[in-house]
Amino acid sequence: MEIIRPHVEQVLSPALQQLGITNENWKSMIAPSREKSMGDLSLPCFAFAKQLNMAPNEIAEKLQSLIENNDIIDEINSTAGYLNFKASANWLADYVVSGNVRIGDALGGLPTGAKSVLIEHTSANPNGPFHVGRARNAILGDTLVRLHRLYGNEVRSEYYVDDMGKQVAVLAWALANLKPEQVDDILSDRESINDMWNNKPDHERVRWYQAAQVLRNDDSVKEGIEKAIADMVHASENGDDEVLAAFENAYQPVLDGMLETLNRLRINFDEFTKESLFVTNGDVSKIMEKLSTLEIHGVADNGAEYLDLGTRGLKGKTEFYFRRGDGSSLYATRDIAYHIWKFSQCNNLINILGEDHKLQSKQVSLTLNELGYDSPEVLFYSFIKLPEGKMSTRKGNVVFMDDLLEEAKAHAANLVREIRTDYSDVEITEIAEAVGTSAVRFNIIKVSPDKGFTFRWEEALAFDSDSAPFIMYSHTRSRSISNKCLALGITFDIIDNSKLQNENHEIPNSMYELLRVMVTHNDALSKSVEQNRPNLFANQLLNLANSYNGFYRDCKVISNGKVNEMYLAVSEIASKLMKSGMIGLGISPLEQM
RNA sequence: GGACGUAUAGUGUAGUUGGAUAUCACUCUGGCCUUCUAAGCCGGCGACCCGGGUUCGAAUCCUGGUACGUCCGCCA
Repeated sequence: MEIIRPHVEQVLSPALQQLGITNENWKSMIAPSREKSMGDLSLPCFAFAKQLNMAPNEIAEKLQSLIENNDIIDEINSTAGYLNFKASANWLADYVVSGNVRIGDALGGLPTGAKSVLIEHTSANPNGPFHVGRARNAILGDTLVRLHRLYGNEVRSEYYVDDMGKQVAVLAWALANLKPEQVDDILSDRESINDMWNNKPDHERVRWYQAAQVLRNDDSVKEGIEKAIADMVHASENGDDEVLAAFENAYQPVLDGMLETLNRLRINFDEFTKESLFVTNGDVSKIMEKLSTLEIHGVADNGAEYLDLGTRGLKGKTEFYFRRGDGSSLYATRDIAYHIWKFSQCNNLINILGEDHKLQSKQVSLTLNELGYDSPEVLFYSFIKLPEGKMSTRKGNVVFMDDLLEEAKAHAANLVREIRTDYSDVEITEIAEAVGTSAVRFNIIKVSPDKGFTFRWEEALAFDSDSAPFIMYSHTRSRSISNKCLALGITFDIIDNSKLQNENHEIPNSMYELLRVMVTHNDALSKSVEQNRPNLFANQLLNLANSYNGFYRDCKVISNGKVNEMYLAVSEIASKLMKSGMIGLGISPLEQM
């Protein structure tokens, strides 16, 4: 509870001086109380023991006796060597109803003049539909975009389109050379496409890609295909307009299909940047020339060039190749050009990458440093696997995001139909879509990114206490109260705040607990944003919803047809916090469910 | 073989960067709907991978194991 820190320091400072503690290291020792029942902030007194030649609990007791309670901190206790400070419930209530808790705006509408950041995420090869593994990137990335906006940062989200690599070349080759019957024939032993996605281009065209991959492993034809593909890749790297246009015609519909899926998850981009841009505009060759002049530069027998990053902290294989023997660039080289361009747009860069990119990212980062640039911040995530093992498009054991979203929606619809018999089909569909997509997002966000997890249908479709619907449900309760009060002619806006303040209210314990969560809301947000860990804020929102439920149980806003204005004020502000927080996580705040 | 990451109740997870009786949820179990949506609330059971070290104090830091994941292409 950072808001009371200055007040704690103020009363603590003279007391510590009296004991003979003069330097101010103690300020950094004040931390949120681990035992929430004991206090909001605590000072562990163990470190003073030696200097003062006293037992920690004696020191805590002594300090306690030297400090008087005040209006803000109305409880100071000492136990087990800790000095605990508790904020006054009345002060917290005043603080909250006076509108001091920053609500924030996850849509970025509140200009705060804070940092501006460019977040690159997803950037998946446009060769097939999203499966839930690939989607972890998009969901983490978009959530980070939203949270930064909620926090007040100016954010630009980018998708880096890989429009010139081998994967796109394979797709383009297949579309130009294979007839539908051939593709069906080659893939005859596979599960056929889900009828629902028959006309969705990412699902359609990925079959051409898969068929080509099969042929590339077929000894009787592979030589000619490899040659044709290599020629296309080579031409694209030399900026051949015709080939690049053919590539674009091949992948753009696929990309559109993929974006349709993301759009359903409320994931959007401000800008798409094509990899080929940095080849055709000459940036890549300029960078390669510059890298050639560096001290750590080296040349292989066939003329390929690399940097030896061993002296820059890279372990294992230290050569980082940036130019092939034939003079062309590599993916990483182009990525360096892209990063330099990104730095020209924005000072703070964040990348969302799978853990398989760790080495590559390190190489790019060290090379950027070599050229005088900063390193981007990177959020790495582990892969999602299936109970049967790794997800692999090749083996056919994938769960497509499109299928997951349909299942989630259907599951939600069944649930709504069961418990809300008075809802219309239109309402049910709307609610089911919101609940399904929100639940899918939240299940991925709530887990720490560096933890690999196993996708299980029953977990993905569990809509109880640890899920988005739980949060959404608390929010609809608050909306329902609001609407009932409106019907009685009382709204939050017309309540006279000054009437609520400076009074000694009866504050039930569950309301006090809710207030405590509310005033730490922005502590959690700032930590989540500064450390690029969306799961921390997901947890905060669960706590907020949970404590709102306790408040809802004990504090009847409307009782015998009369509105308790204090309760209404707290409920409304909590409601706004839940709503903005949900938008920050990409969860749909509903009015009813 | 080397580099990096992960390891917490039966299951899934949190842990504010070294502090108190380790969080939450599922499962199991006992209770709560004639007043604001029971997708909810209240109670019970149950865990820090193994060994050493640093420290007043270690789930957290160091070190050695073990298990799992990822990488170690002039691929992307």
